Amino acid sequence: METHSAPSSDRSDFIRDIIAEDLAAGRHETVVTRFPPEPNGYLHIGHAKSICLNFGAARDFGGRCHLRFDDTNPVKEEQEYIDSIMTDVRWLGFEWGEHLYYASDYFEQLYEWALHLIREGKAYVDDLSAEEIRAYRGTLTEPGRPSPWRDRAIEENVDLFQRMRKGEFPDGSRVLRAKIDMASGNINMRDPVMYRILHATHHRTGDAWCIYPSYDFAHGQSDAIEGITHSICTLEFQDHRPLYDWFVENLPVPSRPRQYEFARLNLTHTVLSKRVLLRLVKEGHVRGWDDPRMPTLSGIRRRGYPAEGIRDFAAIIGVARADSVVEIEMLEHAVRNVLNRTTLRRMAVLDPVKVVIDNYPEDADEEFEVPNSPEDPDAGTRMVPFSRELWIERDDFMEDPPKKFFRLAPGREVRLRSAYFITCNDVIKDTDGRVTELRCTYDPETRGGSAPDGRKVKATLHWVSAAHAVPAEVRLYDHLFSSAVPGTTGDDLFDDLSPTSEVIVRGARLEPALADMPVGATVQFERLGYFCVDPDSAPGAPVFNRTLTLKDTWARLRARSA
RNA sequence: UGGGGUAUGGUGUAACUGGCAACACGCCGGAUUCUGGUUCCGGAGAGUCUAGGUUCGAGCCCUAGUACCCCAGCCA
Repeated sequence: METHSAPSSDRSDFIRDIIAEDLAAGRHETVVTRFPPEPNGYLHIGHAKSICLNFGAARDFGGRCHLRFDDTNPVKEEQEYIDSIMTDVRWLGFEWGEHLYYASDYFEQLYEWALHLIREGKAYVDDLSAEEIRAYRGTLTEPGRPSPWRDRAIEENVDLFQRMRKGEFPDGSRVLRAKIDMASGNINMRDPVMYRILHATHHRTGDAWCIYPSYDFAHGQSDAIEGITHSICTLEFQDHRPLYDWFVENLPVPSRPRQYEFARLNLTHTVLSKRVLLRLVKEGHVRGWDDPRMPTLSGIRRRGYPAEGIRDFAAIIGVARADSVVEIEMLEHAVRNVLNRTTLRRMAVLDPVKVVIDNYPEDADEEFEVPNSPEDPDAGTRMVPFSRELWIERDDFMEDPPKKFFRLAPGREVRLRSAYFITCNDVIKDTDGRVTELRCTYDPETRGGSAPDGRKVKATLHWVSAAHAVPAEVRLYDHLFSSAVPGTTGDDLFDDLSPTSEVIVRGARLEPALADMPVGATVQFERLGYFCVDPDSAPGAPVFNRTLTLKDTWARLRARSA
């Protein structure tokens, strides 16, 4: 059974409440939503919230969700973005089937409707420049003034608009405006621009057009054409709703969609502004749009976050109309929750220190059968080689351990996972006092990891046989920004970039089973965290990304007492 | 008196539309554990922005405030 989005369905939200009520009241036979990205950038975790809402709500009520590219601005949009957006939406687990649309498919219809409005005396061609239009628009507290071209004769408007389409006028020389109310308190209603002249090649329509509709003139009508019942968008479009309604009510559109707004996602230690993300990439603070620290879906994917975890996250944060900032721990919890369940366990030593088992035969060698997952017995086992010289984690030894330190120390016995109990007898250091080697003895009776006499140890360590170890590069990732809400500390936002958001470890040692995993595969390095294979891996030279650490009580204790 | 929104533990959401403020994250403690993980118990933490009012009873209703967010692209 597929646990598609477990935490959701039992919980509703105000959008689903509205849909349920509309369906119950018979206002619609079936719900139709849409996810309408502009193909001018990469999708990020904020979009994921919207995708889960639109596709999720439609699915919950047996309706459908369209994928529609809002491609009304040829100077910003590219096919590359269309491809990446489709990849990301599918990766998230949603499918639009045959319902793939482009606002640009409606250009001809939109043009006809513009003419309709002109003939009704509800739209006019304005010769004012962009600056003049701005000046005439007034301010937040002062009403605007009518353009001198506002009362042009209908026939003249028709003629001019047709000639705009034919390309008789240069960019910026004229626009088509809706004739609504220059004194409205809502600035969107002060004769908004419907069409602008743009002699630009569109990624889909090529040079067929040199006038392009604005968002406001395209969106609602596109919804109406597709029979969208619930047009869900973010809060900043609230002020546009009266305009959305005005167009739909003044045009002979085939259906009557309604717009509803919800609060966009904000995440601690993260920035979701397109401008800032672009700067991160352009200025080289990250490896690119798919850098594992980026909140883009491609970055998150490369980081190893599973789509199911993102869907669960969207379900637990809910949907509301109040601005909010979600703690990134919520996301991390959702991701760990999935990874704990789905991931295979392996052993890897990131910061190795040598252990020599003095009483283990010099040239001997053996293998242990180690379970792949404590969460899932069906995951089976794999064989892990063992020998006289091993690597363990430097953090797992302390020469002078404090009270609560349970791991290896002089004279102390611990378990090597699934192998033997070992006791540390001697510590060898270099001239700087740095530990280079631990001389230990093992108890042959404890083969497999438990003592026949029933004695216990307080710690189990992960290890890798030195002779069989696979060297690897491991990239440790952490929050990109140090402060919870970047940019509120006053200084430049980029001063807040965490210097340890990426720490590269070159001398990691892996158990052999980790040698040839496919790119993208995720495993748990026992006691350390979840890691996935980065595309930078080469045969014999794997590169792993740390997706997330495991929760670490010891680290917390240490930090508390520090 | 420009317009439009929003206020519930530290954080994100609930509260059958007037009936003991709940869930999750996080935090603290304990049990279990061959991962200081997982799991399992238990706990602290808000009286719902403020002040009035209606009511047997208000987070939900009324009045007056306060704070914060969005809007002056030929971007979406």
